[in-house]
Amino acid sequence: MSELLKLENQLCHRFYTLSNAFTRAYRPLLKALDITYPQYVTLMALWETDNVTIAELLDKTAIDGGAMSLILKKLEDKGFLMITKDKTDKRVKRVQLTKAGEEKKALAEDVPAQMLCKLDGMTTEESRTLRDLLDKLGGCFESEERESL
Amino acid sequence: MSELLKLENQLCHRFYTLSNAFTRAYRPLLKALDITYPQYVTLMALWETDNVTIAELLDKTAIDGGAMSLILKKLEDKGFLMITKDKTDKRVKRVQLTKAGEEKKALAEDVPAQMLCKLDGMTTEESRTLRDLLDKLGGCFESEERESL
DNA sequence: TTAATATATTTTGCATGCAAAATAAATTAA
DNA sequence: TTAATTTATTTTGCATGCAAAATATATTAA
Repeated sequence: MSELLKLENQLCHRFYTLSNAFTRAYRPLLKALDITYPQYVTLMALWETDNVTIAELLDKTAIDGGAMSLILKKLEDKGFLMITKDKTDKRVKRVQLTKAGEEKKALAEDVPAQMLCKLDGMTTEESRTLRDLLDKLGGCFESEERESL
Repeated sequence: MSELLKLENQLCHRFYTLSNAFTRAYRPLLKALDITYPQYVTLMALWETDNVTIAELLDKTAIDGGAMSLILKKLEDKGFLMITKDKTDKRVKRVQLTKAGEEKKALAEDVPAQMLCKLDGMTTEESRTLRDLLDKLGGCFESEERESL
């Protein structure tokens, strides 16, 4: 049995599993806010910097373009943001939070802490090390994805 | 600006991004084998232990049950495996590789190495540390998910 | 044994992730 | 300026991930 093809040796599978676990863990917390995880990510981006281009939002969130179209539509329908055409360049659309969207932030303030609770057992030091390794790994893919342009 | 809600401080977003990056990186490699990433995971599980129950496959792969139904159907259509009813317990279905499914393994042998290539820059030591931290993090969610039973 | 309950798997409905095609508008080249 | 090309965003088609409902079968309780 080639060790290389064993499931337990796959880094990718750990990411697959953990990413899904995170989404599942967030679900009940976000359901209370009436949003999904990608919608939460989109809103976090906007709470940091409002009135941005869709392209900027794609860059920051790493969400798929096609998916973002629908996500923004849904967030607009829920009344959290507005989408307007840029006046100088009509190809561009700008996204900006509504009053309701800004206020949503206050309700979301608790979410990160609640999630950290669930991750009890990880020390601060371990979290930091993990974060740094994740960022290094992310760097590997960035160069990888630039190649295919 | 509350630091806690900044996107760059979210561990979850790193997992979201990296898990997607892995899937994207695998896509061209797996396309040559005519399979998707979850299908690859399913086959890896079977290459390790063949003739298993669907429930066992779900356990090992951590793939969603509903999704697994379709994945197995597709792998069966492609001729890589067969699904048969257990004779003693008719609720149970067993999955077993066909000749073609077993032979597919030889073609997949190169995939892990090709992926490791892409992750150049990570030292063996770093990979090990990362793996251990990922496993520890996974443990946090396991207890979390047991609670909700 | 019959009814109630538990287990294994599939189906359904909704929300992405992704590649590729389609649109629309702006920019550049001829 | 007109045509060709590039850029920003949406649409389309396919493959999941997930919760919840539906099925089928087995097990347990009354």
